[in-house]
Amino acid sequence: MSIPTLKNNFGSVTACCDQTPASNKRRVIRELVEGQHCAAELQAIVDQNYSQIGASAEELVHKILRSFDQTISMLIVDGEVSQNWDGCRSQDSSQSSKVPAAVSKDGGRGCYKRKRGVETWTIVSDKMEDGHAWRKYGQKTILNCKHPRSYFKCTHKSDQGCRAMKQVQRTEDDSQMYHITYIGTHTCIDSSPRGTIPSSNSGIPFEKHHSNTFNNSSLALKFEYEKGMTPSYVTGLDSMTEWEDVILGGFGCGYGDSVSNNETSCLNLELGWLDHGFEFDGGEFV
DNA sequence: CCTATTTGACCTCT
DNA sequence: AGAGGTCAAATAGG
Repeated sequence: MSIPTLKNNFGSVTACCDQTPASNKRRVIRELVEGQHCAAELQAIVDQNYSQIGASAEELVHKILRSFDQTISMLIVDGEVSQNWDGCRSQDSSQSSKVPAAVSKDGGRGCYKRKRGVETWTIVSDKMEDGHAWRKYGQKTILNCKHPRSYFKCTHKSDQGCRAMKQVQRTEDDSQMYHITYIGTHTCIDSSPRGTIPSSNSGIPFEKHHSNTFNNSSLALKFEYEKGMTPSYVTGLDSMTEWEDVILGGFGCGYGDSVSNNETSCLNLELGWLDHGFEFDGGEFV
């Protein structure tokens, strides 16, 4: 049985047999997260100097990030995760996004058609602002959720036809964190460049992806924590070490449990599920 | 007056 | 049938 080794441009990680499974697991995750973090920073640099660096470098960075995506997703998807996010009834956002397809007979409130294949991604942030101008068009109470979900469209939908939308919902633990789901990309003039979080959120880029890559929405969310968030961006954590502590801080928190630290409870809740996808017993990934 | 937000009704989907 | 997403009239604020 071979020892699994993960390699990327930032070095390699070997799951050594002389260490405990949990320790190996932590090291692999740590390396993956750090590598992804570095790649994200690199993408920020490329984005800022796009005119000088050019498309080839950008493409290369995307390939690196994609590689992290695939590696992590392979590890996660094999796990068995069945919980839903925060106990809420959840669904694939890319499938639930609807756009008016026709006008109903009574002249107005539309027939809606599910929008498929639209680029969606979810972040968790302590602020709703993202540098774009949004117009709220609805709010809805969601079953089993304490907080309502708000619906926003780009302000420039009418004048520029920008179809970007977002949904914002507070996390369940009463913290000041928000789940923000972006649906579609901005085509309006004041949109931010190529998928980077605007300056108000530190400008650290995050990877967009299709949520329907996953069958399980909670799994997608969890994965998005892994792939998209950098420590400072997620909860104001100061260092990669703290971020890892959040990610790896044990699995004592069961589904629906709360932990004492409100700021990280949702993260612990979600990221603890990673353990299902990593099994080093016998020296191989499950 | 114009623009943004609120909110109940309407619609699709599961 | 129920849940979630969207519309648009009513309302609020500048």
